[in-house]
Amino acid sequence: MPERKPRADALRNREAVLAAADRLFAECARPEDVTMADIAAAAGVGKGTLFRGFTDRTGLILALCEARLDPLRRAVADGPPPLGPGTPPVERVHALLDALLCFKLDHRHLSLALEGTGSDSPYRTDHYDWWHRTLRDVLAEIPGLTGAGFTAHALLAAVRADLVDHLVDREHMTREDLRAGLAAHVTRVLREPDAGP
Amino acid sequence: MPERKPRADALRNREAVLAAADRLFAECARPEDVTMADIAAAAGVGKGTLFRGFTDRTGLILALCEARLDPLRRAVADGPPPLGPGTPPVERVHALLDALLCFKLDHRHLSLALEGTGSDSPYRTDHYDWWHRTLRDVLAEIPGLTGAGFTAHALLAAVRADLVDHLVDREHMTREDLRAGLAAHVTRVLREPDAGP
DNA sequence: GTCGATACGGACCGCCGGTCCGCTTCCCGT
DNA sequence: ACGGGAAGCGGACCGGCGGTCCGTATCGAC
Repeated sequence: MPERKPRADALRNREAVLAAADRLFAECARPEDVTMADIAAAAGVGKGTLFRGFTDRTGLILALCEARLDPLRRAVADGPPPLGPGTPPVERVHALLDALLCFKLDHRHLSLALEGTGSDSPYRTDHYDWWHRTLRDVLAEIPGLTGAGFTAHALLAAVRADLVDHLVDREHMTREDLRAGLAAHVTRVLREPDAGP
Repeated sequence: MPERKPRADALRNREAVLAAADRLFAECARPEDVTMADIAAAAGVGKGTLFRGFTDRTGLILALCEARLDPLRRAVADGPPPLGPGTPPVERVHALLDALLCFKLDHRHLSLALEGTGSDSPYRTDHYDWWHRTLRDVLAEIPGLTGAGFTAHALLAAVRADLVDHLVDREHMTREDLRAGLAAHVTRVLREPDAGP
């Protein structure tokens, strides 16, 4: 009763679809002009198979992101410093946001597709929830910093995919420009208030 | 030849459409299930009139936002302090972001529709450009603050409509919670570094 | 090899943004 | 006051998309 193992061809198809979707999103400028039919064709399967395996368009994109993001999540959850637990909180916040920014740079098309699903708010995903909780908990360990919940949202907003995309494409910022800018921003946010002596 | 004045009925219809769209967006939870046909019907005009007057869906939403936002923009461009010019920069940054947040709270449905047009990035609008330039220029006047451009983006990201919507709807934050949280965040970002004595 | 369960695939559907063109309404010159 | 041409109107129409459905092909346990 726990679960029935899926058929071999179903598994093969699932992988083919994910690979095809990844490729197509990477090739096209705008995620929304990759249609479901395109993905099915590129994967060599029928449209029915897509929807059987992933429910709907959002589900497919979600599954794809989840798959690509998994290594990073693991590294954060129980990897070595500076990403993993056991790192001093200020340093870890820097590491988390830098890693997230780099992920969005390396998978711009994917992140853009995820956040731009249109119908669903990007805030109503497990994915966002996980990052928010993680970041909030680390922020809460920093003495003197109040409002960890809101601060976590505000910091995560600074690395949203469409903003990153805009900065790279329109304002021609390089990867290092962005990382430096974000690091400076994070530093300002976390800076300790001048306490009395 | 500069421009021919539009016909009276065209003007009437334009207003009717804007009013109808505003109402419909306010009523429906999700902006994307207000269709163009709905708006046309509610305004008592044909679909053709919609597209003749506003080019496409994005254009209609843009025009609507522009109209509602105009008073605030004027107040910022040449109104009295604390929004208008001549205000000390740190105070003005606070005022700008607070005003923008309040606008998004008061016109959630509209802002949501604007940013969630789906196809077009919210960053590729005159509207965003104007806010970014304005905020950046004020930030640039603050001594010791580097990277005004990026900081402006990061601060604006903290008041994005879908985030605000999420905080209100899902995390049940009140208007004052939000304003206080944002104010604290802005304070942290603008806080002067510990300079020598 | 057999047979039930599982998955496949593409024709099909409803809906939506956007176009088109015959008809109506306005408004300016006389 | 009025006539004519330009500006505007509206809704039938189109192409394409996400999503469904079910007859058929495939898998794999025995």
